[in-house]
Amino acid sequence: MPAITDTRDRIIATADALFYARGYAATSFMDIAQALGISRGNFYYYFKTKDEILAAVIEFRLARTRALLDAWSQEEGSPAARVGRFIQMLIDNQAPIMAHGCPVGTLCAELAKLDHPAQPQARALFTLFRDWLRAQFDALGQGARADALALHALMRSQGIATLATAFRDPVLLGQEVAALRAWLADLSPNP
Amino acid sequence: MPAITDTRDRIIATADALFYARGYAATSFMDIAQALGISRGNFYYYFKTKDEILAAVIEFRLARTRALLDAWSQEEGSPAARVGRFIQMLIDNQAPIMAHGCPVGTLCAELAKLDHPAQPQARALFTLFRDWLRAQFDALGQGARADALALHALMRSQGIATLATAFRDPVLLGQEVAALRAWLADLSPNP
DNA sequence: GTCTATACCCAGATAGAC
DNA sequence: GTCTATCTGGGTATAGAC
Repeated sequence: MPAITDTRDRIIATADALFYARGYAATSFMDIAQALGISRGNFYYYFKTKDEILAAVIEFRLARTRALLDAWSQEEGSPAARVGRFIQMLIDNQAPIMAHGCPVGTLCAELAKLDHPAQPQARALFTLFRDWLRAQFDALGQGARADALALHALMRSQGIATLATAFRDPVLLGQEVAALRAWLADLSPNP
Repeated sequence: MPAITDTRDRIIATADALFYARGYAATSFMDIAQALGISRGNFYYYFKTKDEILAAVIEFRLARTRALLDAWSQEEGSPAARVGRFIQMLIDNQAPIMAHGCPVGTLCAELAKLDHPAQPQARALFTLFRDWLRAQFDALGQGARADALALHALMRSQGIATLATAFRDPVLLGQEVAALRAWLADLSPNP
């Protein structure tokens, strides 16, 4: 288990941002090296192949997502408010979403087309959200339906992100976020 | 205006299939040439650059989509049945969707990340569906809401395709298609 | 119209000096 | 640890024979 150096972390953070903005295949070592100010040859000291960088970036995103979901769980008192935070993410990140889509959905789509072996790891990002959402719907008393509702919320977040990217339209995004909030409110009436 | 030769059509059809299955950037001239049984150099006679092939493929898809929507309009007697045909498309194409996603959504997402000049042309594919769906909801008496409902149906088709690809789960797909049909039925009660 | 040959570039990856 | 130099392969694109 090699020590985590500062340079290694910076490579991962830079690759994370570039993989999101430009895609995995379209991002070259030179792009990462230039953005970082180090030489191309250097990061073969930290990663033997490009796939290893991808694996590290997905691990990084998994850890960040777990921390995000934990924070939402702590900061929001009710399950409905927690799902609300999930929905709010579409508003908070609307500029990057309109420019580059959802980081999870677009990565899974790209890896599917590349028939890439890291597909299960990327899918695990979705599973984190799915399980967390299912726990919220379960707490809302939805029992057996909880997983289907979690997938439904996840599905709509993906549809919204895809259309928002294609049409570059914040009105469309806001409209569909409102509809998603209405769907949530219908599920958990607030008397 | 050059004549449309048989070879040109075959290049477009092959590129169309490969761009869908593997993505635009990941598909090389050699891939297309090999799948087609012609030499690499040959199709520079028909297309000067790779971007020209992409433009021709999008034109091809636009024409095919118009023909598809016209057929649905003729074959189905009611607006609700026509929207039903749109939804049914997710079932009919579930195998390719689980493998490669929606051809329109994934192309728009890829071109967005590449910051590619053909983005408006790709978006026009979505607009064909959007306008056709809006006409159906208009005929259903939804008036001012027709466009928002069209976008909602489009949004859900995209979310379903993205999650079906990520999870490779036909059950999930069937579940969400049923929910989409229920949404449509609630809009247009059939007494 | 179709082919082969090739120019040219940039990618991922390696070797070895410092 | 970081660098420069370099190898090798594949990509787009061109030239020119047939």
